[in-house]
Amino acid sequence: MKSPAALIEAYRSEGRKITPQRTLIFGLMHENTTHPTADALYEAASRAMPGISLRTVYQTLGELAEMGEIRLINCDGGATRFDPNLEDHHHVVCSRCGAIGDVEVRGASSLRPVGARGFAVDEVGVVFHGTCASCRGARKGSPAQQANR
Amino acid sequence: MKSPAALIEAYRSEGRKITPQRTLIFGLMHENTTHPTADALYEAASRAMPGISLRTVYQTLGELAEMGEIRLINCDGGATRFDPNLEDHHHVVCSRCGAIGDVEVRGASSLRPVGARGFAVDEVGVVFHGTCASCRGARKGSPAQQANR
DNA sequence: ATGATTGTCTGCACGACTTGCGAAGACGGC
DNA sequence: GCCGTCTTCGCAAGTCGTGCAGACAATCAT
Repeated sequence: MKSPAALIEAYRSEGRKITPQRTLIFGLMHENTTHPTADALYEAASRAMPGISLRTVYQTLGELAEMGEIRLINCDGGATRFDPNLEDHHHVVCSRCGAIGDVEVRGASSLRPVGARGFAVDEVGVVFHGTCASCRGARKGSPAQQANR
Repeated sequence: MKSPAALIEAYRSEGRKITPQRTLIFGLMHENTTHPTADALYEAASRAMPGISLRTVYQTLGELAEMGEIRLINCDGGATRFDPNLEDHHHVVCSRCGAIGDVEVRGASSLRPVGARGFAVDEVGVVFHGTCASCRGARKGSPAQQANR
C-alpha cells in the first residue's frame, strides 16, 4: 500500500475526510507484514486510541480494499486477513501457529490451468501450507508463537 | 473419495454405523464436481430425504474430511466447500458466478517459496481467479449460472 | 425378553466474524 | 464560527459452523 501520507492525499482527492481513526489505521497497516485480522488491528488501534470502534476498523479496511490499497486473504476458514503488500507475491501458511508469510514464487505467473476450457485467468495465487521455522524449532510443545487471530 | 460402497466398508471397519443419512450423503458427494457447500448439499439431501438435518450433513462431511475422504476448500471468505476429488489438482474460481473447477497444473509441485527460511512445505495450492467460459459467453448480463452457495 | 450400552440424528442455542442502519459527532470549506 | 456532508459508533442482524442434550435406534450381556 501507499505510505500513510500518500493515502491521506488519495483520500482527500476523493472527497473523503481525514480523521484520526483513518490516519491511525493507515499507520498500523503501513509495512505491516503480519497479515493481521480486523480484530488484531482493532486491538492495536485500541491501544493507541481507546474507544475506537471495531466497526470503524472494518469500514476503513473495506475502503482500502476497494481502493486497491490492500488485499484480502482467506487461506483458512477463519477471519479475513489484510495484506498491505501489493507486489506480486504469494503466501506460506503455518498450519501450526497460523502465521502467514509473504514469499516470492518463481514461475508462478507462467502457471496455466489445464482442463478449464475457456477460463480467462486474471490472477494466480499460490499458497504453501506447512510449518514455519519457529514452530519447527519448538516441535513438541505449543506453537512457537500464536498468530494474530 | 472412495465409492459409496467402499466408504460404507470403511465406516463399518471403524465401528461406525451405516445409516440412511450417511449413505445418501456418500452418494451425493460421489463424483460430484461442483464443490458444494454444506448448505447446497443439505438442500440436495433434503429433496431425497425430507427431514434430514443440516447438522447431520455437517457432521458427516466432518467425518469424511477427518478420514481424508474429502478435502475442504476455502477460496473466498464464504462458506467452506467440499471436494471429493483427492487427486493432485488445483482450482479455478470464477469471480463472476463463484463456480469452482478442478484443473491440473503442470509444474505446481516443483514450486518453491523464496524468502521463507526454514519453512517446511507440506502442500502447495494454486488458485486461478478469473472468468469461466459460461460467464464469458454472457458478458453483460447476470452471471451465466449461479454457483451453489 | 429385559435392560444397559453405545452410537446417531435432530433441533436449538451459541460463538466467531461481518455488515446494515440510524443517531450522534467531527471535518473542512466558506 | 457555521453548516452541510461525511464518519464514527453501537447495536442489531445475518451467515456459517459447532456444542450440547434429548430422543431414538442398534447392539450386547444377562
